[in-house]
Amino acid sequence: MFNSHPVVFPHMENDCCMWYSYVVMKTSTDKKRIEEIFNRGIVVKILPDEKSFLERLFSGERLKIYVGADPTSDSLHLSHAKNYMFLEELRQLGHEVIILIGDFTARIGDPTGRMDARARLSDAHIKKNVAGWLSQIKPLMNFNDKKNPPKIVYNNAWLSKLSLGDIVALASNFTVQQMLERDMFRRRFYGEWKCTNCGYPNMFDQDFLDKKIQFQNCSNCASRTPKNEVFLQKESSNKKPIFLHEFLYPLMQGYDSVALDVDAELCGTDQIFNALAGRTLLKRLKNKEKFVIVVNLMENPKTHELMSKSRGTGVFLSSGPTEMYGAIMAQPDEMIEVLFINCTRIPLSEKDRIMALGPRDAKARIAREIVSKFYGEKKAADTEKDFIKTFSQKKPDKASFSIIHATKEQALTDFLYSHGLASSKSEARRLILNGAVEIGGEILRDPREAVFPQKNTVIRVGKKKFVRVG
RNA sequence: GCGCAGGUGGCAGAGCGGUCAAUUGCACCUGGCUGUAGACCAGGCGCCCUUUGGGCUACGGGGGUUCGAAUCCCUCCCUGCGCACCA
Repeated sequence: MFNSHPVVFPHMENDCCMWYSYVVMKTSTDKKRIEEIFNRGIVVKILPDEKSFLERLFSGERLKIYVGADPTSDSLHLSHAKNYMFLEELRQLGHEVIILIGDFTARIGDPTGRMDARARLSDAHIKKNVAGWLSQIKPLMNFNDKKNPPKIVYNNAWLSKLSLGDIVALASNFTVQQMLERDMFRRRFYGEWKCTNCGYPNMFDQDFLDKKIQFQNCSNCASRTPKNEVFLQKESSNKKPIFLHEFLYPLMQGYDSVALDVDAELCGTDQIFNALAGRTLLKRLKNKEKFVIVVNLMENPKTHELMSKSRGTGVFLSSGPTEMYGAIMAQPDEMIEVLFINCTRIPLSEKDRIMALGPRDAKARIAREIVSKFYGEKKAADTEKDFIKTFSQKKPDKASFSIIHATKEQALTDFLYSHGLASSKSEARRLILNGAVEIGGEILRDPREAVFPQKNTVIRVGKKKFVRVG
């Protein structure tokens, strides 16, 4: 049927290789600087091997390096930011860096880290997200460097042009078995078994599935569970669908590398599989070695949780300074070191000194550093002062609150709802009954109470929301 | 194509004709204690209202039976497993 020879698509040469370096740029081979960048703890490993990558770096050759991300939400958070910060450092060394926006791949959905297929996004939605992203990336990279600006590209430009024939040819470079090697696919394909001791959901060992061994070891508590107990659990109910288009995702992301004709890709540990698919394709289609620079995910070292919107643990780049500072202060203590390494460029030599300040103050130091990256040092210092006044001394400074306008007398629930201080009137009611609403220093507990706060009255809703009547 | 098992709130997972806006766990929100951290304690967690009460919308979609359906029937869609098919 289909032959399995790798195919080079003819249109690729014209459409996708437009990033020539017209100016021969000098790249820095400053050993100290390069070591500082790569030894900070951000980079986990470099594939296929670190040594040959460093050789290329030190050779003074200008490398083309990219990082890709799908615009699946309207706001980036710190774990994205740290990738762009790292990319900026490579750019400053003189390398050609590319920010890839996965506007095409966002429509498909990356199966990484998901037990369920992700919902697809509409074009309009994606467009909106992209716009937000670009403004959030701006403070992190120097787009004004005329000699070596970071480039922004969209993978819709080439992925949307692939024909079914092209896709089939691309797919012929991989086997289903290779795809099934991914954790998430394995979990969904074989299902998971829950440890009878600790309840941790485990993958099945291949040896177990092949019936070579009669027991499973829990990867969490290491207790050994015999076969019959593993299969006592509902056999099929925990198997989840794997949709065909999810297999296509690594191909598409891989093809990005081909289209961009890059020397290296920067990616998180969760993206290694996809990045390696790109390495395979680049090797087969263009006989080119692509390096994969794997960077840390900013996960909680204790719980291994990632920053998450739904858990309210994210620090979003769309936030204003006050909100951003607060979000960092609300991070679990275990995250302090992670934040220090990834999101600040305070020299490593100062780490111990800062950690010795104690969790709260170390976090504050880092929060100020990060906020100043986005809003400048002065704003960050002001934000810190406000924070201390508002939360440590519990004497909020009116001037820093956002302003709402009270125009008429309203029932308290209606007031909160209409000014966006509660997402519904029921929500408003709950907050009031919980004693979370304070107007002018007085906690109001009657949802029906009519209010018409005067100018300059401070209104607090919950611990974090403060507004002032203007 | 056939057979079997399923589709319930952000997730997991009960319920199997009225007492179900739906047990429970996780997540989340609020209050207390704190450092806007964690742990712990208490309360909450669809929407709306004239709120010890009332209304509306919801258990994959549509239709039906019934005074009454998440629960029964029909039909469509979707998922898993098995069988068949494997040119």
